[in-house]
Amino acid sequence: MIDPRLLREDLDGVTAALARRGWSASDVAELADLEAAHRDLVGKVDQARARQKEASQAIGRASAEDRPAMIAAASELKQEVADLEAALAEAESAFTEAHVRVPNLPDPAAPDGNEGDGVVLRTVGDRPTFDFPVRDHVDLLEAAGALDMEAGAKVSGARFFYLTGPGVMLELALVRYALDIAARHGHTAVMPPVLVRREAMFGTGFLPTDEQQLFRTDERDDLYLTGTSEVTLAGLHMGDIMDEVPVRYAGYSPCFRREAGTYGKDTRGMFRVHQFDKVELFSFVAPEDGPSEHERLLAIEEEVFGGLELHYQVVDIPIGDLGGSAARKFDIEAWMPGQEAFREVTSTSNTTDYQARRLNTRLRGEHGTTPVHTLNGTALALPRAIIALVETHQQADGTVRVPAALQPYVGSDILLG
RNA sequence: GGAGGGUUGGCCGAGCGGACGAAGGCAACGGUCUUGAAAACCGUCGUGCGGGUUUCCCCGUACCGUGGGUUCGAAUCCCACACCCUCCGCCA
Repeated sequence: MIDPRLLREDLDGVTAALARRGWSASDVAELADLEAAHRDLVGKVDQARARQKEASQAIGRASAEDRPAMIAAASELKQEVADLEAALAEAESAFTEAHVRVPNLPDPAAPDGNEGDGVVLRTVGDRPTFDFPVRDHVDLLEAAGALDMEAGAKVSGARFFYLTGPGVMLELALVRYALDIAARHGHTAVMPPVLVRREAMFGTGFLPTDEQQLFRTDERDDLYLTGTSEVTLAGLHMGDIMDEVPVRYAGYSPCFRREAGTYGKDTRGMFRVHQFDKVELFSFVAPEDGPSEHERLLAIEEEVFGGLELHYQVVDIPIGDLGGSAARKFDIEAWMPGQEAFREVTSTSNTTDYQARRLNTRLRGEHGTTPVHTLNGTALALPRAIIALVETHQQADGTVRVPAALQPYVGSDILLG
């Protein structure tokens, strides 16, 4: 949620910021009106309660003879408070309903535009060349008994896969590689639950707006499957007042995504799937440290992918392509020889105080508390990292060269041999 | 799945329907004492919202797991739900 105070103290600023997200001035004005109406009633209710409280406390001090008349008088105040409270509840839910759907205010530095308008900040490494026919990850991995797409479809449906034999060992090696780098940078490893309650999804901004993207259990339990451990890592400090920041985590968990609305898109292999494993970075920081922490997370991601000796570019994501919680986002897109294209392998967002307000996670300061700032970033999304890795380092005989940084984890300099 | 016991401030813990935002203890912070430290003693010591002075604070209101209810008045009574603990059953 955005700071509601901004609606009265800097309405023009909010209007301008949300205009970059495609919001009209009248939408924002309507929101400001709901906020003002709510605030007005809060004052009235407080005053009515003060009168009622005084009256009932006087009864407590009064003698038995005086009480009946005083109670009769106080009964009228009771009704007055009840009426105002009913009006307040209505105004509050009207405002809240609108408020929770407002996306975060974009960072002034974030580029305008929509998907495809990202600004390439830098390109690292050289595009790999091959003097033999290039195979994509499905061919390479299935030939080596590392991947079984067909079994995934048979047992679970489209966009599910089995990792087998050397595929499993490669994944576990990569996970440990990424967790070690994250740990070196002060991120505590976490294996979180993947089923969460509604509040955690709401707090991280996935609800109410992304309902159609989430798997959910039936009404017996009514839990949501997390699409990223960002949800559970953020939830770790739900409702807390933190004394110390930064606090940093690296979550390792399966991720579940319905991929609604992507029919026919990226259908081959394990590029876009319903379930995959991911190592996710998450930071709680002081407001003024948000931008530098964002750079820090990006640097960790680059260390991970640089160590894998991949060709990649860093993209400053345009506002039209930001999630609702993000003020700014950087993606790393790795070159995938099988597709002859740069494709997204990581994404790091600065969500400023947006999630913290929803989660009610604050930082204790000298002058009271302030919402903390939260940031997240992909250390390693396993399927996509594996795709880029095996396609980039494939050799004529179908084996894959293992980059030096990964060799201690794999225990060999050749894979899928 | 069955039976019982719990949920109070950073932590422990008391709390009679009326003067309770809540005893007491611990921790923390400031001070006195001390060469220094400890001990002792004194003081401070929750958060949200609104308003006022405008940053030293002051006023109002709300919050004792969550949501409802009863009442002039609820931490205290009633109902529902969530979570935790113990025992039994089942189980990786």
